[in-house]
Amino acid sequence: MGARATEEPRGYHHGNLRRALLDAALALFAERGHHDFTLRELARVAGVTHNAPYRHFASKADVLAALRDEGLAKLAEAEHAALAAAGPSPRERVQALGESYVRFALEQPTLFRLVLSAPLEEGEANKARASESYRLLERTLEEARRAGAVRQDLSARELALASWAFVHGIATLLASGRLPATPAAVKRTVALLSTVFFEGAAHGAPPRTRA
Amino acid sequence: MGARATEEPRGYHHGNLRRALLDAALALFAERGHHDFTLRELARVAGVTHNAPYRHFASKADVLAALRDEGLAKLAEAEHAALAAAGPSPRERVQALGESYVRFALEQPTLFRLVLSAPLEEGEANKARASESYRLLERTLEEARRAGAVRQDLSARELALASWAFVHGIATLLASGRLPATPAAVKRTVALLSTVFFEGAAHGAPPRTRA
DNA sequence: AGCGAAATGTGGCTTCTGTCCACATTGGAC
DNA sequence: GTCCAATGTGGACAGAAGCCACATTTCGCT
Repeated sequence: MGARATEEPRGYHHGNLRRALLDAALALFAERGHHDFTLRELARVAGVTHNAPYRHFASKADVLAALRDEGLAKLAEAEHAALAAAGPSPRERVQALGESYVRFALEQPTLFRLVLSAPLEEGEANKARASESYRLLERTLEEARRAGAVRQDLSARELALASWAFVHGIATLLASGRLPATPAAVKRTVALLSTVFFEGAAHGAPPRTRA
Repeated sequence: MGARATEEPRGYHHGNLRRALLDAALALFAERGHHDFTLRELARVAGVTHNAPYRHFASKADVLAALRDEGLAKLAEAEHAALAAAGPSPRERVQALGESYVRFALEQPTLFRLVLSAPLEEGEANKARASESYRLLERTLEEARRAGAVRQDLSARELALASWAFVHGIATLLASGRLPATPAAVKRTVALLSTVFFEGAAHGAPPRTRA
């Protein structure tokens, strides 16, 4: 991955400072548990002066925004990958989406909090990406509904909302350390919630041919 | 010397500065959407010098911690009140708990985020209070389970966890502006999720009609 | 009462941060 | 090769956190 940019022999120009700064921020996120880094610290880690970052970001808030966008993109990517790897069963596909969401929250708790627990700004691109991730969920539930895997008296939109709340709830609780996050515990928790959700989501569905 | 809040000024420098500072912080929370206030600002609002707060709080983080504790206490209080006002039906009681949680998130979104979306520190009292609130939920679901209102193949602990995730999910999404928060929309969303959860939680419970 | 001690508030530092400025260096377009 | 926009540098300023010594007010104790 990224080279350790602590004290590299480099010329006047840093190869890709923007990338280095974002990486440094992510590294700090992982190291500490929160995202109140300092711009000057990022610059120090990247080996540039406290002012160089301003050639790539308008302000500190702008760095945060870039990180949010990046996180959102990573999440969407992970979701797509999960769907691609999932089998054809509608339930399995919905579950794959939820699991990738939770996994994201567990692997990068601070980033997850930054991206999805912070209040929405006027973030246009941000909102768009979030909508994209959400639309993926809605589409998947639409498929599940068409396949008769879930109750028909609720719209795909409603089911998507319900599942989102459910998954987001677990993810948030896990990412903030309010639920035990050992692999075994996580697996158990996810399985449990999945059971409850699908029972609730399936009940009322007219008996259908395909599963 | 009661623990009652917002006393009248007693006639010396500043009656109850600690209280005034916390109130100022809460007011700032409500005014802006975030909780990155400045200690000096609180002091200014309270009409004291930038250093007076240090007679009541060890640091800025300490103020945050106090606010978290306060928020947790308020939440627990609201939950108790909701339970007291709820009828005897187990389902109604569980629902009352969930609604009070969501209402808290909606009425004080910033405080809610501060209290329940932030990573847990070494907050001992904090954790204790959180556990208390959680224990209330667990106890209520225990009652529901004993009354046969929910499926028996899941423990009360499991059901509590599932419902917590569910409710926390909606609350977080609402508090961060990711779901429409108009009263009507909220009512609909809560009803929807409640339906899904209880269907899922009730399945396997005492016999009932099947379509 | 009164008087000393503990609380509480003040003003003045020091260090650090975000952001603005003018200037230096560089790589690439011509 | 020359010139320019992109990028990095160094300095400056306001504002904030937190420490210190000092000034007040209130209270405990006799």
